[in-house]
Amino acid sequence: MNAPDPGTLLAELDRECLPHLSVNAVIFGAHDGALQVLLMESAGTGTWSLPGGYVRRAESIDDAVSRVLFELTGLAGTTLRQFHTFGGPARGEAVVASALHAHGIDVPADHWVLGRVVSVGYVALVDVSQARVAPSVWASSLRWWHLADRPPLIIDHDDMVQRALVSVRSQIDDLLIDTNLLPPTFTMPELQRLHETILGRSLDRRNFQKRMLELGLVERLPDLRQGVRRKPAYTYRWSASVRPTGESA
Amino acid sequence: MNAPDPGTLLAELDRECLPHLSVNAVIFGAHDGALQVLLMESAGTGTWSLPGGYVRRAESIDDAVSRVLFELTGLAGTTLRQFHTFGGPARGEAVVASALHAHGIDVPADHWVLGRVVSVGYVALVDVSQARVAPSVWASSLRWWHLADRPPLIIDHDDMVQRALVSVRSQIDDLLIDTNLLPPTFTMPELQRLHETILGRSLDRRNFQKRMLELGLVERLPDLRQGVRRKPAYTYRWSASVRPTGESA
DNA sequence: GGCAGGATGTGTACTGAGTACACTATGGTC
DNA sequence: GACCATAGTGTACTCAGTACACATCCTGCC
Repeated sequence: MNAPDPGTLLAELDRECLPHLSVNAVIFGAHDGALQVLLMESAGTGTWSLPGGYVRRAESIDDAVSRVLFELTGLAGTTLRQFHTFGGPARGEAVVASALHAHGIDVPADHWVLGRVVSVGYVALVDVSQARVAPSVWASSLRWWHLADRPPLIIDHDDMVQRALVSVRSQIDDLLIDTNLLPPTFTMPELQRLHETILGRSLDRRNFQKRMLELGLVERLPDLRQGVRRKPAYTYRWSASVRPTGESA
Repeated sequence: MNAPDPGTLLAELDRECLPHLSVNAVIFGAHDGALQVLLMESAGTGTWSLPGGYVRRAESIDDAVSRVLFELTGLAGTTLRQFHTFGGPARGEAVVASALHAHGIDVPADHWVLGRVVSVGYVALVDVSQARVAPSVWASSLRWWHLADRPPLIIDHDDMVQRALVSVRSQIDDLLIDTNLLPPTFTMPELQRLHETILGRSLDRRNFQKRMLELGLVERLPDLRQGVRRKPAYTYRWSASVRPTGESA
């Protein structure tokens, strides 16, 4: 699906993918203390939506969302978690039509991509700087938005963002370990700031550190983070017991 | 879908429903202190599975699972909660073939019902005595099984049961209010036994009562439950603040 | 070289939820 | 009326979470 051939794209879609089913990814990033979400703009319509795509016939939905995310953003090895499936009766996928038209793709009015689509929602936390944010076949642009400033989204994607946010906040301890939001070693204040950004509230330093250590999530390293114009901080890494076996991808 | 007409059933399915998508319901009941699960047997194969069905084109997935449950069991007004979507690449739906054959329905080998199907899982708690347990077009028999004694299930349905169980146990306070597992008024020991059955462990009476009252879930009524060969117990009902507005369906 | 500023490191006390636990009260049965 | 089974009730402990203040270290400026 790299070459946007107007004629065959739709045929390939029908042949390769499950109809009426899509996956969407709510990708959160943290930058400068603000929570961001990755959105794409449908060419032609100027409307914004979550990255998403269709599921190939021999591919699990978990694999599908990873592949789609990679195709759209270059992000790989991201831990995506399913949080909800959206299956309202008329989700208004018709906005897809103008986007496809803008690419010279004519879709019969009764084609399923314009009709009812059930979507499985996934959520992930990623490093803003590592996402190759580039337009693709399906999107004229792709960029990070501050969560609070995001434009209105198509269909029920605003609902997806809300639910995804609740989901990541409730699983933050688990989720951060698998992400590349932090370098292999990090300081406690860095970790705390990340938590604060995701949770949207400030935390007490002493309680935070105590909790991280009591939960056995991180272990202190002998090195200090030098070269900053303040007191150097200890560095930490995820402890072996929680670290994913293969480091990261 | 009430009349099992072999010729048209499959055609109707294709016309009316979304292909490659199904819903499954994990229905738990409590009886005699044991947790039960409602399973159906595919005619001809002797294999057991969760009740499930397909989603109509203009119907939300939430509505679909309610409808399917009603068609198979006569249960209505049940609160079904989505807990996970199962989308493995090869879920082995081929077992469906023999069941259909047993009904004289010939399915082309490449039809989607025999191939890859993504399934949205829902869970509910219901009163065992209120389910009309009767065979239907798709099932030669339908019955309650003690959770621990259940037969092996097709495809990934065992996984569904496991996840559903985790889900109901974590939401038990919420879920019980909407069910008809208890009469409009009930005693504290009755409520406790129900919790114990679902959680699969015993609870301390004093702590249990304190918690229910502190959470404001129930309110005590002036009446006592008489006519039993022991000390009469106070009766309770769900407090107005948690009770669903329309009583029950 | 000394001092001010800013961020880091640390421990104790309080609160609330959950848990462990024993005795009294009541009604029915024999 | 004695026995039995079950229901009603309160206190003490533990753990997690939260509130909170002061000493330390480095940098940069004077």
